[in-house]
Amino acid sequence: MQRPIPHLQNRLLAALPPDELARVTPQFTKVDMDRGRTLCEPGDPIEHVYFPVTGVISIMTLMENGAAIESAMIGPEGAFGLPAASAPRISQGRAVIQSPTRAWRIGVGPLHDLWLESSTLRELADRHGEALYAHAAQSVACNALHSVEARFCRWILSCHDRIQGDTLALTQEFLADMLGVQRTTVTAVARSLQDKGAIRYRRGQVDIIDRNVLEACACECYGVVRRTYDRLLPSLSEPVRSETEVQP
Amino acid sequence: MQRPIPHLQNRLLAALPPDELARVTPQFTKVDMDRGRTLCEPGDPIEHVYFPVTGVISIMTLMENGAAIESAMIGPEGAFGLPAASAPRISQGRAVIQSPTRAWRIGVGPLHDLWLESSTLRELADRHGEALYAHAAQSVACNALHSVEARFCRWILSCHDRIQGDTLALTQEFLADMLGVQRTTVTAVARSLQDKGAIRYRRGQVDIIDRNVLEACACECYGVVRRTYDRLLPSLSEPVRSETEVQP
DNA sequence: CAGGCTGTGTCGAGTCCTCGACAAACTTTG
DNA sequence: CAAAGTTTGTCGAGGACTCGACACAGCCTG
Repeated sequence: MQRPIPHLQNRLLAALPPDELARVTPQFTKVDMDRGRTLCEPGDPIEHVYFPVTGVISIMTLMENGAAIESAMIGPEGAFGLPAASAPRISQGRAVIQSPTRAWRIGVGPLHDLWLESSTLRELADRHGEALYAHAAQSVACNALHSVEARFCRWILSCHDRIQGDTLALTQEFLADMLGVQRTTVTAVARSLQDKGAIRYRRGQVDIIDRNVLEACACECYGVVRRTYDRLLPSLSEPVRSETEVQP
Repeated sequence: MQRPIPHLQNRLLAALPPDELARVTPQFTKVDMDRGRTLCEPGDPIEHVYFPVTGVISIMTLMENGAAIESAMIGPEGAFGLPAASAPRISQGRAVIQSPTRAWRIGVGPLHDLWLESSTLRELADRHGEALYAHAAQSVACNALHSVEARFCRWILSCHDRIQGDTLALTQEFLADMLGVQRTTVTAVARSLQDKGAIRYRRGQVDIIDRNVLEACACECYGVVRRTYDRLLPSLSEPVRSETEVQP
């Protein structure tokens, strides 16, 4: 599987008709956000929608005992908070910047105005929700059935698809949280993958050396989710297609 | 936590304005479906939407190796296939009747007509999607972090909420699939819970004896998901409330 | 450059669950 | 009623991951 060309646009925004996009452009603010920044805690009302152009926002599910685990990943293919465009919404999980992120931000109010007028936006929001759901459903199965090594690779690949460059700045501790496992397990897996030549890592940093090896070690979930996104969401400079057109 | 009063209505349909409901009532067919029946395979276009009044439809995520695991559960609080009301959709997973189900069925065509006219239906579909997503996100974490016993209890309770009576007709083999674990593990857990007085089981049947014990052994995920449904979806004979009104 | 902090390496005991195999109990069918 | 099929019980070896503890290495700061 080939890595998509690095994008400097957001795939959803790029799919809007130019005149509709132009109308809300003044309402957008370009924001750069550092790793670790929290956009939203569970229960917070969603006030802004973020359309990343590079980077990754992780949605974490929190447990009573303080454990956290990633349930969704949002990058340039999507947006955070989009369901709030149609009606006020409360965030289910915690949204944190996982990889330094540059994004277009807009208040839910102005976006709602566009939502009322733009059937394209409504359709995109719909499809985006569907893709996120499919991602979560796959993760449900993945977490129950697949090894930590396979999930580690899947995660690294998903992340790689959404950023520029081949370096992820993150600690093993952080990764352990994302995957919902012990840090010592991550250490063991990371070493094994380094020995295989898939990655190289040092303090707080992971370099992707060989995607092929990673894909071989990852579970099918990576590809399944990736194809679902491609099916439901427009690529850059590609029109939105009806679901029924793309059947085999 | 108290079990909801057994319903003989579907919570979504009950929330529609009577005149809108009346308009599509002729398009509905009442169907009774036996356990094990498959409504949809992954990749199938969704042609009908089902609004259960009793029973449970399970959405299974399938893996390449044939393993299957439940990623969502749909009962009288929701509907299967609702996203297809707005635009043609392909089923992501396999939908099977998990507990004998009586439901109202409608073609996606007629439902789409109502969807165009009814802002209530659009709002309900939106909220239902949100609730399903929250359910899946919680399950992602649950499957990674919680013991089989806790998940077993959570599953039984969720199921109990959606049916009439205190008896679930299912084999341990089936349950093992739902939870994504080995059958022998289910046997061990079932015995342990029977010893605790929570359930009693015989061949192909589980009786719920003491919900309190089950709730004590279940993880927090049961309550979290249940409260999310209650927040997002109308109870019977209760109007749809805005998200912002219900904040603590 | 010393000290403190954060991140990584390692170890070992222990637990939970897998995986295969087979026996025993129940149900259905001819 | 006997035979066949399905469901549950049991066992044991083995693997994956947890959990706590501690040493060590790299990095930042004063």
